[in-house]
Amino acid sequence: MPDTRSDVARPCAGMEDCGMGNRVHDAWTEIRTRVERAQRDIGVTDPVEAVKAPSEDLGHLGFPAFSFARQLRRNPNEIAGDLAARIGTGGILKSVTTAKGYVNLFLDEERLASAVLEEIFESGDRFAAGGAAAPGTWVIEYSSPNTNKPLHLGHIRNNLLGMGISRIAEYHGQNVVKVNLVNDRGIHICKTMLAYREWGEGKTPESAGVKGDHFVGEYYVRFDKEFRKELSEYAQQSGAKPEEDAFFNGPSRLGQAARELLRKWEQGDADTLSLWRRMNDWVLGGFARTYERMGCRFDLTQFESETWRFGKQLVEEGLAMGVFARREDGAVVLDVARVDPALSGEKVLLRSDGTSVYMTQDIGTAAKRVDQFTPDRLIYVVGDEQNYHFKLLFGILDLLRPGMGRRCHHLAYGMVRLPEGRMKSREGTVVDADDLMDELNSMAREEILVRAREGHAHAEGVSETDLSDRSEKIAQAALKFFVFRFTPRKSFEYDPKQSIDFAGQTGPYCLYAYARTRSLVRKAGTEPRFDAGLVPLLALPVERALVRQLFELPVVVEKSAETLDPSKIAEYAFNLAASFARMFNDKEYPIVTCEDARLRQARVMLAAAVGITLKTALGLLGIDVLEEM
RNA sequence: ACGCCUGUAGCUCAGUUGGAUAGAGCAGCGGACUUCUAAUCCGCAGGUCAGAGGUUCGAAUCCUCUCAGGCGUGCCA
Repeated sequence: MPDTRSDVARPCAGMEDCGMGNRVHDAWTEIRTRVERAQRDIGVTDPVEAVKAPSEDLGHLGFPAFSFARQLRRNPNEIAGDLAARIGTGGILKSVTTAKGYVNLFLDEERLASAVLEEIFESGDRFAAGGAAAPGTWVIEYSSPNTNKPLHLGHIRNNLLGMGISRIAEYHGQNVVKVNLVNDRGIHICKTMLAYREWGEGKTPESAGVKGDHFVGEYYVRFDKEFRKELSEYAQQSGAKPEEDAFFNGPSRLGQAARELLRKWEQGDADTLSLWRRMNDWVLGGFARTYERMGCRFDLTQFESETWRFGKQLVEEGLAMGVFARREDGAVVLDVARVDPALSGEKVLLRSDGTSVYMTQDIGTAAKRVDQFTPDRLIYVVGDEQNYHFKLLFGILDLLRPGMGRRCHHLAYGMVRLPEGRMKSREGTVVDADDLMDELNSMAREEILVRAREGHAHAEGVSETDLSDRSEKIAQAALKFFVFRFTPRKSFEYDPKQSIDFAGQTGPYCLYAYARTRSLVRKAGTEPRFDAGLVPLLALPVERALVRQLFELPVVVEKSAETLDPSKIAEYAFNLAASFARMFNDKEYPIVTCEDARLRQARVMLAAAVGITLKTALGLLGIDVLEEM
């Protein structure tokens, strides 16, 4: 039984955002251009970037000069010295040194702190936005569920990756078009419809008091159960034990009835279409609630019932161009070696009866998206089991329209396992998305209540609305951070116990750090504003290190957007939270309890800036912060 | 059989695309609360970067082979 993309695991920047006038971007631009220019001046053709040095003693940023030695036929130390002199001091650079073939940069920390803090207080959560060197349009397809059962943990990863990358790319300055391609047609849908017709007794989600997608999902499961019963009865009577598919497409009564429904659907039978629309609406209504809860948005929802015929014309054109060939049996095929000489075999693009396949549709939707949005990048968030499909798709697109495939990118991610093994929807070993979020929510709620009983000031006397708000935000933070911690490429095991553990690299940990920054601000009495006169008071090594950490966000956003990897943002958020927690916990470092009024103001200002930055980074992952925990 | 992906501390993961002393968290052990919110923090311990060759100033990172695991190679989606 085939699954769709999402089921198996696929399941513009405005002027105010661009670097113009942004102190943080300007500082980075200054550093980068000076480093690059110095390299070009001595004849380096492929300049390297200055990155964070391993230790503050060596420098704040640095880069090696070894790689230039051969090309320039000079000693690395000598090259480093030359580069250091050419980069020069002044502006944001306090000094430039060399050490063992490396060029090391020390930033003017007071100047940097002024720039970073002023920008944070002026621009708020947009302070690191709009850094894209080449803003363009990105079309991102994600989620792409089936309309026959509710979303599960696999979809959660897809939804979050799509949502996260969309937010990061938008923040970076791309114009993002988020597309959901819903699989709402096909034999699997007909099975569910059949089960409902046979055993649904005219119930509705409203009458049954069940969320629409869960309601319909029950009939998907019911069909499978009845089908298996029929199969085993058949096997007992006939003594033969046919393959499931063979039985479904052969003697099975249920199989015949489901196929009949598909025929009627394709012929436009009024009753069938009416039932189909009704059930799809139930499911989509359920999905909408889950998307809303997770923070997923779409600019365009496409339905396969409307797009499945797309691409036929393009395939015909490809046939005329000689890119494809018609086989003796009438099927139109591609010799896959045309895509990659290392491959061999054929890929069918039109069946011998002229109907389209999955690939045909994807060729069509890609072309439509290009025509409609003229995107610079077309991104597909789909599980890595479809790597081959997308390799072929992009190759085909390049054959049909040169250059088109190169703009495409398959964001392939690994599957989510359970401790018991792979999730199988028919075997009931799935973790339902809604159930999981409910479970996390009640765990968070319980924890808050425990703290209230223990007499914690911030939990005591919490109102019911506040309690449900807090528990939901903590639940979402826990789930999202857990999923985002992993590089998309990797598969991971979802461990329910670990996901609810609030200690360590978790969303709640980050939320807690944010809440503590807000607590300081509340105690200070007023919301801090930038005050240049306070900057010189922030001269301790830990304070300066923290400012440099704030300064890193634009680079992290850039890397994250370029590599389509939100885990870099999660890592950044955690590290920032940890730095702050360390400082906050230091009894030798009073912040709001600092007796010196000016020092107090300066420290609260820094803490507030950390809060804004933490909120910004978490926001890119769709995680909402809490003022109190 | 072939192709792609993965293999780093007891466990879960980072490692800036070839750079400086391989870093976090969890678990373990030992410490810090009449709190700036302890859902926290500090310290200790923990490594043959799967293995073997190779490339070079320099390799967890690149090339080859081997081993182990995952996923693919449909006129399914």
